Amino acid sequence: MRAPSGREIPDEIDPVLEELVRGIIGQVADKWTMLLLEVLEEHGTLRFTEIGKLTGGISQKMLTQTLRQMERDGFVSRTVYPVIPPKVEYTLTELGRSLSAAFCSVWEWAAARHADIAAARKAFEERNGKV
Amino acid sequence: MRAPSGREIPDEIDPVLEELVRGIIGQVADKWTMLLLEVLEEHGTLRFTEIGKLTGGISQKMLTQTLRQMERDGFVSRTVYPVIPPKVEYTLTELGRSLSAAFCSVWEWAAARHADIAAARKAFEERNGKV
DNA sequence: ATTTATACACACCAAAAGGAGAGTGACTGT
DNA sequence: ACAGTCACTCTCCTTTTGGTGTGTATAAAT
Repeated sequence: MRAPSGREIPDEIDPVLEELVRGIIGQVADKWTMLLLEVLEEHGTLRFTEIGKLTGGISQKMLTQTLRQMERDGFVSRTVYPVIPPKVEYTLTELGRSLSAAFCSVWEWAAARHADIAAARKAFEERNGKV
Repeated sequence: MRAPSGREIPDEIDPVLEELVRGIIGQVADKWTMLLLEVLEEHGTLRFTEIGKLTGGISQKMLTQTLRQMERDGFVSRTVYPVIPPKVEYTLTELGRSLSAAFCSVWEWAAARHADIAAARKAFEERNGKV
């Protein structure tokens, strides 16, 4: 046990856990995963093509792939209705919703600070040569 | 038309802002950016090669590239000492630290829920074909 | 009989990401 | 004289990513 130093940031983290967490974040941080998370959070239950339309710009391939991955990781549940033409519904699980909530702070940060970033970029361009 | 679900999620967001925020998140969500953010947060001020060692597994190319991008966006400050051999120090700016803080909730989420993900994966593998 | 709709799978291909390794410039220690 | 240091840059080369386009099953609608 270490002396508690006010904030809890252990400097001796289990490397296995760390690796795992990193892997998870790596996927979760993915562009499409984030977007799907967002649309599913907003609209609740959706069908395959509905998600595609709402997301905008995603190819069928990426949609399938991302949904599969999210299903595998327990973020969405997939319900197949044995009808013709096929009907499949996707919803966020509790785990998925909790993830979405965790990401919320990042979204808020981005919304609050994007002006600072824009300013920094401009300053950077001026400092260093542009064009 | 959605039923208001308690939380405030505006469904009519400025699309320009949204695009911007998405771009930002896209970069920020990058693997290396997150790792560098972490090591810099933990160790304060560091030199180029120190960051490389602490990060582990990053190539010089990616290290340079990521640091440049972070500098451009105002997350890190880069101080060059005109000595030989060269000495360059990197530190998180306030903006960088605030980003790191925002990401903290995601890390915590991952740490808290990684077991659920592992379980979901196992269940998925059993449901669907494995190997 | 042909078209339409749905949720994919599969194959092909172009582009981008990213790793490995060598090179650089200038000084310092041996 | 010569190797070593540091923070890169540059060039190759492999891997990954992701878009497009096509195929499929089946029943209802035209």
